[in-house]
Amino acid sequence: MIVDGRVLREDFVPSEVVHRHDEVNLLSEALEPLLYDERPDPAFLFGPTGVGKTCIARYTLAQLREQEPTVRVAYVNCWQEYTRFRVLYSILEAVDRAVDVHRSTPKDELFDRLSRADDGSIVVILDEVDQLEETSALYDLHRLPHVSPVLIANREEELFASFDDRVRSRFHAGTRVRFDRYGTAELAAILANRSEKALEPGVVTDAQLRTIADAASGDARVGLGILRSAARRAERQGLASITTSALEAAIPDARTAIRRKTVEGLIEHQRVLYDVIAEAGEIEPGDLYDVYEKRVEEPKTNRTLRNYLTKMVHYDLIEAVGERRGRTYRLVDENSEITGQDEESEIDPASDSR
DNA sequence: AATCCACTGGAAATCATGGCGC
DNA sequence: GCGCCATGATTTCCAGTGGATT
Repeated sequence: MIVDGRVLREDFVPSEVVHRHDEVNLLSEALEPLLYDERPDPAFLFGPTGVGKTCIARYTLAQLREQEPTVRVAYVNCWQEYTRFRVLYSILEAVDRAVDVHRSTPKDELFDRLSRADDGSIVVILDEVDQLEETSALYDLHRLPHVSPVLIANREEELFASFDDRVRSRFHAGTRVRFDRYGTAELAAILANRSEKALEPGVVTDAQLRTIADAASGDARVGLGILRSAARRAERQGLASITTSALEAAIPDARTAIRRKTVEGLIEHQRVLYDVIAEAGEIEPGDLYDVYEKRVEEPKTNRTLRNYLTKMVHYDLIEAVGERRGRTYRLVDENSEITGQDEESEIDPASDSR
């Protein structure tokens, strides 16, 4: 049934794009100066999750490299690489200049190396730049004439608010490409395109693709997740095509899968906090600390917990209601992000702690 | 109105880890 | 193998904030 599972992964870069031609054109126009050895302005891609920003950036750069193979591309995800050091390091890694860099390497050595790696342009894709904690890294990149940044973020205002003045003024110019949510029909077309390559013919009907697209409400990542999960379910049951029941089972599954993945990424102490909050529904900080302390062998300090909590707020797992005194913590309400959904998909996070 | 108190989050100190040169 | 030393994680310390209490 599944011919090529990779095509359904969210990080797959298709060989042709569906419904994003305008965006591709805008971005490649912005990067065009690279073909004449000139430096383009920085490019920005803005839009909510699951609208193909990362995908389009990778696709466009792959195209560009076909025309101009000397251009090198470094992809950096700022969720993981959120310090100046790490950003510079992963760029060096991408252009093969990272050998024998170790932690004791002086700070500016990385920058020097990068500035010496000027035998050709480097396009740096900074995904989720709003997660970057040291925006001085952006200033560094701007100082290097052979480096062209492509910045990906959710919202323009929030991104610029996090910049310091130096960076803000440097990046004020630049091409902005905005991505809107996919409509149901558009998303269905994308899913159809992918399933042609990933699945045997006739495995999934157009009507089912529309159902998936509708349930995913414009988020391609969720849509692909549902399709993948449904296909796997059907395959496990030895069926030749996706049935309605397999599809229905896959919908709540995929909707929570992304969250579950982040919950699993938490370390033990963070998960205890998450569970306590989940069980209480809503809890005050003082009580939260008390319950936590009783529940683990070697409790971390209060201050460390506060670091964990801010991190979890950052990950959109929990939310803090109110400021300072009288603040309470609770889980982010899943149904508020996805409009008009049923109550069935609610999970009890306490039950998936192992 | 003054004081208390719970809470937040910045900064500096300390601990743990692991690669490197010798 | 041993000491050195960055880095990252955690802790310690503390100022700031604003609602609650007297």
